[in-house]
Amino acid sequence: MPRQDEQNKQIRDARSEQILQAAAQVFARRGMAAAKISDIAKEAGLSHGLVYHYFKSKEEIFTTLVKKASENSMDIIQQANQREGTPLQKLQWMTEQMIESIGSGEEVLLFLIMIQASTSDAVPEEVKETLKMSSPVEVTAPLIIAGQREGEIIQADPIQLTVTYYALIQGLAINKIQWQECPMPDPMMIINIFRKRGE
Amino acid sequence: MPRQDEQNKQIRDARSEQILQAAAQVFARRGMAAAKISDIAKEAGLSHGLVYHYFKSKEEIFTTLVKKASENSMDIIQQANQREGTPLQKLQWMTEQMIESIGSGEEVLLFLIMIQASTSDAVPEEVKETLKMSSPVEVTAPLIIAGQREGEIIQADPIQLTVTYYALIQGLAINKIQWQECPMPDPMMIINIFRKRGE
DNA sequence: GTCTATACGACGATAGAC
DNA sequence: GTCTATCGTCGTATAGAC
Repeated sequence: MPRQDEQNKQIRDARSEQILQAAAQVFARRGMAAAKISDIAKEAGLSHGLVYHYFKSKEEIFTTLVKKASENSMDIIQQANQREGTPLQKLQWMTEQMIESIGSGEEVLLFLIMIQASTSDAVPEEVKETLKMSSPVEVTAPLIIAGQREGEIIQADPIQLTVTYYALIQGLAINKIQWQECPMPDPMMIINIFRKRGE
Repeated sequence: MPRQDEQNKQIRDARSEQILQAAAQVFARRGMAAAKISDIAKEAGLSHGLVYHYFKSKEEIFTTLVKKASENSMDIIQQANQREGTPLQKLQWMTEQMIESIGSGEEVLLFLIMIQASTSDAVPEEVKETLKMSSPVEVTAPLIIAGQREGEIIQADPIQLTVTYYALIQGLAINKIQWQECPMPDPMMIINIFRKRGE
């Protein structure tokens, strides 16, 4: 490959990433429907025509981001599963990672976009399918059940526990985007939802 | 007032309410920006022209709903404050009300709209002001502090505790809209975030 | 009070110049 | 590879008929 082409590829990759980052900002703040291509272009500091040079449509940008976000959070869950320790310890580690990721504000955008994708009818069906395929609840519930068997997690419907857990995580992410400096809870406090009392 | 006018007023009020209910459905599912007047009209079973006979604009409908929602949730908090019992008992009663309201699916729509209103840049500034005026966090934090003084609530930043509490409530509401049959947690489980352990 | 028809503006997407 | 100019569509809001 001639040197010219290599340079072009680098430019292409850089621009692509630049657009995705800008899009994450805009989508997170305004939602899929209200986000305008011109907003994204302005945020990225380039013309709106160029956006279409790199992505087929607004939908394609959104879809790309959702996939990325989904992979990210699945990664954390998988890693938690493979760690040493009791189920509760794995959950604790996972919670620390998520709180850290939300608190730092780095990946909270992707988090928010996932929530939008799963809650708004305004997003395309294909995207929703992507999310159903890899549902955090399904992957995390077994961990809860294991913890219950070992007696370190309270006896309650495991699905209910998992849903509650993610509701809290999602709620925190939503809060964070709106109130940048809002205090994040100690991960231990969250884990206390699960832990048996008085033992 | 002639009888004719009275009847007309009744019709007007009924239609107005009908439109607001339909709008709540559509806004909750699609968000302020993505919601189309034609969607609302269809949901309410009348022409889109008639919607404009009753409301000046889409924004006015949204604003009306947000105010209504804000008053609703403030009501619950105020009522909780005026009840007999310890701060923790008040919190527990409040939590029961909220879980009940979310679980029954009746007022969850208004709840969701409040969340959208506070998190999306797509909503008008006036609406956001309304919400800042009557922030649940500000009203609830004193209750938490009182509970800490009485020693029934764990020692941690009260703002942080309050934020976490509402994050969970909001997260549950969001979940509910997307997954109608999702199991709601026992209010006691939520209160356990606050309660001191081993006492 | 309710409807249909239409004006008008905004935005997604494309074409073509540089 | 990047930009500006433009098209076509869709949705808000209005006007006017019934």
